[in-house]
Amino acid sequence: MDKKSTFLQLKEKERAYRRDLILDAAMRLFTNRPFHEIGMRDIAEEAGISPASIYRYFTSRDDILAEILGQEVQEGKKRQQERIQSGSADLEDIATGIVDFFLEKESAFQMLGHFLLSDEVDEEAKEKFNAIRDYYLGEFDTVLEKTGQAGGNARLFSNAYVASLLGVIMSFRKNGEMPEQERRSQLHRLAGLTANVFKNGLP
Amino acid sequence: MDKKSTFLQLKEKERAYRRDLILDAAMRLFTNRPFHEIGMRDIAEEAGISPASIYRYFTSRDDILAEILGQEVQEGKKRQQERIQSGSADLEDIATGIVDFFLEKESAFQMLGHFLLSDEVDEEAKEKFNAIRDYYLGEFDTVLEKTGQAGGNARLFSNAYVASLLGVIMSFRKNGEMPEQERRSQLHRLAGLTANVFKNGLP
DNA sequence: TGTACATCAGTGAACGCGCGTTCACTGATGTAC
DNA sequence: TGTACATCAGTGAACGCGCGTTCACTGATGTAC
Repeated sequence: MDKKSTFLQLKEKERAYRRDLILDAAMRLFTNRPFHEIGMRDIAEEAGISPASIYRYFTSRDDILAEILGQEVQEGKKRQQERIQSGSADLEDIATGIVDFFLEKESAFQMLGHFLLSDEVDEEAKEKFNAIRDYYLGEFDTVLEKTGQAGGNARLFSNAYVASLLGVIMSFRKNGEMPEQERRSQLHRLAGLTANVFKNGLP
Repeated sequence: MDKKSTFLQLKEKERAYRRDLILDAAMRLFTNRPFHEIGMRDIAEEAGISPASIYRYFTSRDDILAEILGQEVQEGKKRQQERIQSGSADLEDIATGIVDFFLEKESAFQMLGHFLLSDEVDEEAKEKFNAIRDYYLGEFDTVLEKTGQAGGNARLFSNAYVASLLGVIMSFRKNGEMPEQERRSQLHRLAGLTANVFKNGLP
């Protein structure tokens, strides 16, 4: 009995490990190339397996995307907490952090857009995404409450704040022929203004 | 000479008219069905011509999308001006107007997302889109200046404001299983809060 | 008034490609008795 | 210790479909002389 379940546990661990290998491979690709360019065949090749094998571990491409986005959000949240603990819990610092994060993680942002805008995401992946979003917004919420920057209705406020930042990033992430450096600082200015407005603007 | 150029002018007019027929057909489809579902064949059928014919008037699908989005933006701006002239030039009223507009024009919003997020838009259409965006932001800018709600740097302020609203709409336009009506009022609350924050938040 | 030629709208059919996903199968490992 | 059977990872190849776009062509209309 005991032995049997240990065996099974080991099996499951191995399985989970292989699953992670696939995710790692996908992650590697997505950090280097734009979202639309990466297909199942690419991921399979990078992971050293056949495309068909991927479907032993994931139900669809969207499933993988949701999983990766989840990991990225985890990573982003971790950085945010570190920054806050090192003293910059100001709305403006948070804004800068989010902007820099998404400038670095181009395809994470594209995935976000994919899940928020596309009609064609399968139900299961959509639910995964919603869970991630609710989780993040919830966390953000408590951060704002702790630092007392949210006035009365914290949830509404933090939702609006995060959404606003996403909008700013979406709108000005790519902006004509502006050089890389300038675009970044323009984004910082815009996000900073937004942060300031949210900081001072509660009635 | 005179006669000749009149003939030519007539030709051009007819050509422009046919072009508009195609756009109208596309518009009809896009107001009823989601963006991704409409292909060139659908547009052709709705316009009563063959797919190949479309390419006598437009260089690509993106080209059509940009054109339609341009018309929609025109329409939106018109409504905005009417509202302002009838007395509601407040940031909050403007926000409500924009939210309602995009709730009604689902695929206009999706096109916006398409142009802002996709890597695969052809250069010509992208430029068209940029022109539309700059035009709209410029107009919005002067509105805010006139009503004096923008504080010092109007352009930055209005850019951030519009982007924030887009972010709010993008993030909460679809939200789980919430019923239509409730989602709308949630969006209104969020947009209203954002507007208020921008109204009061200038340092 | 008639003939040769240019222009251009319009088209059916096919091209071309991408790409997510599934099928039918092999081979290895563990289990039962 | 050996044999029959179950389980499951892994796979090459194909399925299936969508869909933007182009090709080679027809037919109508206008122009030149």
